[in-house]
Amino acid sequence: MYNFQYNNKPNIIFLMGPTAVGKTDLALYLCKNFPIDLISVDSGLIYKYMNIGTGKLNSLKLLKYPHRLVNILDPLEKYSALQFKDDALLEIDKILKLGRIPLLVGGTMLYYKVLLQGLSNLPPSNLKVQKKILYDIQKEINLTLHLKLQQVDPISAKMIHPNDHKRLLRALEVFFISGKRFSDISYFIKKDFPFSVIQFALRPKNKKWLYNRIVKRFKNMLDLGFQREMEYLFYRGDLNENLPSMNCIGYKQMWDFFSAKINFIDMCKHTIIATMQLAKKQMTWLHNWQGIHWLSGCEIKRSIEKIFKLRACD
RNA sequence: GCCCGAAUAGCUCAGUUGGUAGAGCAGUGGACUGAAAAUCCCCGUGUCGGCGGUUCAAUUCCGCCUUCGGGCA
Repeated sequence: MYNFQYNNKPNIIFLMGPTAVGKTDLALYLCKNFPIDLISVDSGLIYKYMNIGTGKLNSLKLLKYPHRLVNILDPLEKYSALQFKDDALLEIDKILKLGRIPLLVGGTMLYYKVLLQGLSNLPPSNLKVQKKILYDIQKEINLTLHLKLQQVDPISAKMIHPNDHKRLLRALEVFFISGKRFSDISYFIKKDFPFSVIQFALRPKNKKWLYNRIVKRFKNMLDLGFQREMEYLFYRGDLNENLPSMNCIGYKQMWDFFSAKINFIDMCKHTIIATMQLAKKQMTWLHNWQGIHWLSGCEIKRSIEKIFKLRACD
């Protein structure tokens, strides 16, 4: 019925925006009213057993219209931008084959970027190599990650701040695994993206408005039993505070609370602050993003309605 | 009532052997290639509690007052 072709490329829709702006509610509305399937673009929602703190269970409606790429990993496991790209492309393909339109919704901006621009042919990260690099550097006095990178890849060393250990380590890792310099092979492969993308960003009214929503949402998480959820994760025994899953906002602060590092009030305060900081970082990404439509929820609804009507007439 | 201690950035506190001060957190802006809800960078004038005294110079030393701790009655 709906012919959603454009430039011979199938259409997909992005729904971006800062955390707590109301992306999920809007996505669920769209899913209900249009032939749309949802793909989550969220590094927190991939984890099983993390339902309340990630906002997965904020509305039970989410169970009725499930997102794809939700609950695919145990909190013990690690995910990556590359895995997301591969998984998302697979899911997009499946949805298109069903004759429906994929709508990617979430706030993990790197995932959108990697999906659109691709990744250079860099070796995947390897914990053993990282450990070896750190060990070798510790052995020598006065040798730092930054100095080491200067020796093997001066261009990258210039571009990465000396304090940014993660990126320095990554660049060194790339060199020691592939023998090639990060600076030589780390350009985005801007190959033809096989889809025609309509990018919406849900605009927050203002900062105060977003803050109030964040506070309200966190209170709601506590009412839904976030503490009990964390109790299970904390006492499982095999998880630890360094895992990416346990560094998710809310879970990190809850972990500190369960370890008696902070009290309950501080845990709440820290979580709300961290959420505001996340929203700010997401806004920074979005301000520099190309081809985005900054709209209110109503405007996005109307735009999508219009698109579907047009396509139906074709 | 008496004794002791504290009072410095929005918060927690350093510090100045007397020359008007700086960290962490918060806040602001930014970066971002396989951990991204991660990681990292930039941005610091504040009656140094109030009023006096000593001094060329007091946030610093002295006195009084105010507030908050703690102790003794």
